[in-house]
Amino acid sequence: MASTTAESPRQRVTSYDVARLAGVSQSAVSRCFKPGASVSRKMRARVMKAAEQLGYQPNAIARSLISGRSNTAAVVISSNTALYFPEILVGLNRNLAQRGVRALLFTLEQESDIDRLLDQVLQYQVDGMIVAARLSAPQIDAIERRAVPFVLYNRSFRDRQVNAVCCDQSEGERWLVDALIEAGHQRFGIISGPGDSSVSMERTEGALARLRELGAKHISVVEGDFGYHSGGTGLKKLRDRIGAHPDAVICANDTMALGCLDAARHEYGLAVPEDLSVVGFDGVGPARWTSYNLTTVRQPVSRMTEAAVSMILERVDNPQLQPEKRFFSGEMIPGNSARLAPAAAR
Amino acid sequence: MASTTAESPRQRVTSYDVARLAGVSQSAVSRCFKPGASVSRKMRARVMKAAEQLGYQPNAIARSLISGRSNTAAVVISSNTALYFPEILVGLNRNLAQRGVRALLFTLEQESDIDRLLDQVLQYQVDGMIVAARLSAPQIDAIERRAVPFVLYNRSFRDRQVNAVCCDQSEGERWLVDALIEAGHQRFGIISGPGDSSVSMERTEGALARLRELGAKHISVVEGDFGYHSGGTGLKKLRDRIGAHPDAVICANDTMALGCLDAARHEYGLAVPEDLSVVGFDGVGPARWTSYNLTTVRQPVSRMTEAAVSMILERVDNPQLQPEKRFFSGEMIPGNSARLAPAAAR
DNA sequence: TTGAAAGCGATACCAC
DNA sequence: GTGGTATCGCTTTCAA
Repeated sequence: MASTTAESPRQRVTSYDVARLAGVSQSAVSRCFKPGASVSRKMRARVMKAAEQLGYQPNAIARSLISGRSNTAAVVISSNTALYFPEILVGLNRNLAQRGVRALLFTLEQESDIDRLLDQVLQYQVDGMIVAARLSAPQIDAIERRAVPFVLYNRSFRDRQVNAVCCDQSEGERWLVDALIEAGHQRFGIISGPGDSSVSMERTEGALARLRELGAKHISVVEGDFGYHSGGTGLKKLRDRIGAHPDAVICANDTMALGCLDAARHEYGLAVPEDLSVVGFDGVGPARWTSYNLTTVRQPVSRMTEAAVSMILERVDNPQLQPEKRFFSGEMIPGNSARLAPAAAR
Repeated sequence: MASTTAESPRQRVTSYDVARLAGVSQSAVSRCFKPGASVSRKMRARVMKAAEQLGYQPNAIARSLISGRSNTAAVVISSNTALYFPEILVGLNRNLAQRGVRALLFTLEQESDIDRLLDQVLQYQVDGMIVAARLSAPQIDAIERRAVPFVLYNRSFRDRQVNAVCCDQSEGERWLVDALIEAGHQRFGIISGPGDSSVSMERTEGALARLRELGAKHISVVEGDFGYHSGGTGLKKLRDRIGAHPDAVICANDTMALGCLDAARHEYGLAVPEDLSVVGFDGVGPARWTSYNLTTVRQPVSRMTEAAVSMILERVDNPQLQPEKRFFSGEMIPGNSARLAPAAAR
């Protein structure tokens, strides 16, 4: 194993090494590795041969320093989201990679942890950031001052022009509520997500607003944490509060809805959807599994991640572009975890 | 919105700007941002004030170039793993972040896609790499030549000294097989993962070896893709091949096991575990959900990710360290998706 | 088309 | 403790 050190007396192979071996200037080597440069066939061949021989790869760090572009983008996302809906992270990274940009990953234990992170993100000179966490106005100011393009994923900012890609949460909740009301449900329970999650807030508020609009009288809201277990404990809290089980439970995400559904069936012996309707939001994989077949609204993740990446990269090339907000409608998926009026299956 | 450009005539604030404003040398500014440097209180105060005023943050790219450390590590992982077992990615990133290192994310559509990626990874001058994909011997050579510390996650390399953190797949499969045999199962089905996954191979081989060792006569193996649906189609293939349903199905991961379980119950009307036993591997979240309660072997993810990160960072500081392989035992989780002899519940 | 030389923005080493 | 200066490895004018 000592051979590895013996084999390579020089740790890093630079363009100077290649130039020396090929008998050309260092600038020539640089040009050979630049896509649209003007180099003679002969020169290119010699350089490439030398490079191969030495195992030369251009140093991306040095390139970034001079060119002012790092070809990296920060992806800031809560651990919860990464765990319960990994499709987003995978989708963002896939789209970035396809366009030659690497993702620098920042996960947050709490959505509010972003305060400490922002400085770090900017130190790394990322070309752009995709942020799936709640930013405050001063934080947005800070980013804009540094002139780093950013796009918010699934959160927007009222009274402020920022780039954002969102699933229309209110619309989705409206569909769900409409369908539930139409089917005659009366006592509603809502299990929200953690208090510092804006996605949870939008969904919960959206559902509440529509319920009130349609004249629902009995509504209880309890707080969950987006995790499976909090679906079950949420249902318990609702039963305790109401003194009976609600007719329908609206959960701020699918994972909680599945926990709620399991608790209803296996813990309380309720028939779903006959005794109790359960709906979620997201369209995660398990929601479609045969044991659940959850009624939910699916986020169009691949279109949304594609949009987020496009928006960010457009703005790297052209910082003058106006901020843009893109809203995507979800897709109502009428599973059989909720009693719905036939017409509601849109 | 035009105000943002007007506010910041100079895009980047450098240490020279801070030095000028504070009336000190540029080196002084640099020192103030270096943890253990010797700076007078007075100087530090002045510099920090100026830095704050200008919104200065040291440029990590420039720092990396001179210091030879980028404070980034590459995490190479298949999309499948990221989707079906996000705990690994989240765990790795959490541990890296705690120690001041950022993860540069590389996801692979196919485990074998790594060929094209390796050069890219190295260009970014990562301090180390954590690789959850199968590497070939020449690829390992290439990395070692570049003197970048790396650690394999859940794969090892026979006949070769490399750093690796592994869950002992064979041991886990042995536990499962022992328990199934002891409970009297006779006809076995195995649903493997994709052909290019080494994790799948180790698990499948491990189970097969033990089954043969214990004299099992009837064993069929079909290939899946680690996804939920391939659990169901795998079961179908097994039934077709055997002409009846097997007594027990051993799946190369939990997600397929859950698909298999659902198909058995809801598609074929089989009682699980009375008619059919199903076991998986990993210990993903849904395996513990009430609807499933899967018999499986849990990977100790948090210990493993912690180990992987420690190993890599130790070797960044001290490249001379000998390669090390760390095997972690899984934890047998006797759910009720399989009939097991009472004693087998270890 | 090619080569020489000037940076990019830090750190590190050296005198003082 | 502080300031000057070389340096990291590349891209990018600018002449030739």
